Amino acid sequence: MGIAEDIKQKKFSSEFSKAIVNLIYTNSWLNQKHVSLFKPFGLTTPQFNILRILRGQHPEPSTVNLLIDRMLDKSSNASRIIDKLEEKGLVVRKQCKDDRRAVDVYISEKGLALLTELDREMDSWEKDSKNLTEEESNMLNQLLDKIRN
Amino acid sequence: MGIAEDIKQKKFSSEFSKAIVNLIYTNSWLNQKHVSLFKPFGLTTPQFNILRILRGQHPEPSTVNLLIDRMLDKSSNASRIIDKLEEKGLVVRKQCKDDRRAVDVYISEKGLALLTELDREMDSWEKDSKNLTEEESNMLNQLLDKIRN
DNA sequence: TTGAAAAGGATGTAGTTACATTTAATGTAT
DNA sequence: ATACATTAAATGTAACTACATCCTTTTCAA
Repeated sequence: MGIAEDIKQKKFSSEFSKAIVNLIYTNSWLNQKHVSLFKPFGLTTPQFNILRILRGQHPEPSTVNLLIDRMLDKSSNASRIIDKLEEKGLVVRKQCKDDRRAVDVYISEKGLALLTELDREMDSWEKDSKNLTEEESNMLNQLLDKIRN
Repeated sequence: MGIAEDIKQKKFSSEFSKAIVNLIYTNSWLNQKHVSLFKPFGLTTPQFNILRILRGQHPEPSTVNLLIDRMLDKSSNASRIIDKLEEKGLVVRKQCKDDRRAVDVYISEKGLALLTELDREMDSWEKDSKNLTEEESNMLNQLLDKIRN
């Protein structure tokens, strides 16, 4: 079923504007999947993304600014997401040695273990719902990159 | 610049999982554009989407359920978005004749006029940032449809 | 017909996001 | 050194989202 049937809109002014709507709709569809994937683990999507960035840097710390810079969804408030992760013991904050304004954020062992579990979930989800071939995925990546210029 | 440079992540486990990240990132990028497009008109993105659905039905009304069904972002609360639009005089609520539980929502003249203005903005934005050919857009639509199955 | 279940919306409320402001540390020009 | 601007992060607050619950109307079976 294509986007036109999904949202019951027959006409679009162009394929491009249809693609814009399709992008928003597909993202929302995907987000719902992710929310229900993370919920049993007590994580929100932004929390998960911060954890993944931290793991990418591990064992080096990340400053809050670095996290903001790399967050997929720039709109959320990094400090408060880190608060939540810290409450759960998934990350640790330390004052940065070189610049005492900055805060070094580290992922904890517990955080790493949680991500390992989530990797399994994500992998099995992706395996189940991977409807695109590598080639198609590659094409999609190129088109999305092109949209952003 | 591709997604890998944008979010400074060198490795992805597959082209598909890279595409998933790319989709989220591109959607966020797009959303920021839309927010700043709508803001001068005092509209949020969900409000704009509801207005567009109402125009699609015009001069027929839409019930709240129909709006929920067609909203791109299912997560937001239709009743309250309609509250906001009503406060601004962009829509009108009437009790549905056939079923007094249901509410018929109509877009007002003022709402239609606002959308006309916004059409111009959207068109000029799309013209400026339309980096995809019709063919590429069509390909993108197919790939997005395929992701959702 | 009447009483339970279901449907359409509205509303309460906890948690989040958006954005401005604040606090503290650093950089920089005099 | 001193003052002023800038930067990093935290925080206050209003608005919004997510989700459960409620209220009213309709449906439908007994």
